[in-house]
Amino acid sequence: MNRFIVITGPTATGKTAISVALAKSLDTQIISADSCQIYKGMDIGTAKANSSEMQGVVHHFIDIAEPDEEYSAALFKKQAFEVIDKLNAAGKTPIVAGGTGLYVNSLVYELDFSKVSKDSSIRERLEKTADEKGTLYLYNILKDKDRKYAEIIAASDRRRIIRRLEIIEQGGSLSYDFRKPKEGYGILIIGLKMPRDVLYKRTDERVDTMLKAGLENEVKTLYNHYGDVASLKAIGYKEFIGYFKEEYDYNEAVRLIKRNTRRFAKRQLTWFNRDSRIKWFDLNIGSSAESVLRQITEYIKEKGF
RNA sequence: GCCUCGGUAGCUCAGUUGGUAGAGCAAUGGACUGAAAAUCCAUGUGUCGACAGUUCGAUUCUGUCCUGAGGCA
Repeated sequence: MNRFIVITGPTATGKTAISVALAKSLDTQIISADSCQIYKGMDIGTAKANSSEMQGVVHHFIDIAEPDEEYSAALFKKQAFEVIDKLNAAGKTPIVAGGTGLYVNSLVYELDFSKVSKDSSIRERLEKTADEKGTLYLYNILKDKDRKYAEIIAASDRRRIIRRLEIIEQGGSLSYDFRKPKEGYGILIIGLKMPRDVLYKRTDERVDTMLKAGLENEVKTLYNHYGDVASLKAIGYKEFIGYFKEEYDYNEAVRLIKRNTRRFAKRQLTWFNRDSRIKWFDLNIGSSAESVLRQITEYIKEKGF
């Protein structure tokens, strides 16, 4: 039986606690779908569960890469299905828990990520061209070569323009259908939600907790060791790095972290709202985590998982 | 009690020589295929403190009141 359960939703809704409790009651393991928690040393800023919070439940895809290592959604997809298949073979239904939309979608939709992987030399060359001649110049080239995709994205979306040209130059295949549900697996997707004002209050409080726990030091240590690497563009990290570079003061760094966390949560909601398969559970002020957990457990049973 | 300066978007403020208003920040909606906590697109949300007067028309002028800050007593 090929199947898995997904627990997702915006940041700070309590995915960690609920997924751990669920994993215990189902006697299974957790597959983290979080693009930042894969990095070693990025603990406080990513709200990574510590060993006592994990309660002995095995977590995959946490601390699997160094901050200067390259990782990708495509890699995640491949490795995650290996773990899912292994657990399924052992009669267990894994729980995928995390809020990185693309990582989650790589498991619940048929995303093929193209056959063509990253090519640094092509990408660097295109970056240079973009710097010199502008993003629009590259966009016009893309329009020539792949009009359909060019119309999907914005003329200023530098990153997507470059990636698409990188694929085209390598003769890669192109797909436009992003919304084909994953086949061959029974999938139950559970979303955790709360009213916007409550959510924002929680994200603010969580940032304060992170600061008290020593976020600044964590970022400093990582930045001193790795410098300007992609992983440190994560929220909570890039803002402190700006402060270290004296682009603004400490209070501004904190303000930016809180603001960017809110915006991130909003983007996550936009992303997940699109998937009508998601069964949403509301964590209001009135409803305790325990009662929501009970509802989720019931729902899972009802669906035969 | 008197004097001065304020009260306009969630916040800080600009402005309308009388024709119902706009910046920054915050916020909101959306996109998303090998960097995704990334990257990008779109959007002004308002009893202009209240009431009355003048006026074809008042957020703008006048009066009264409410309210905030400062000053004089």
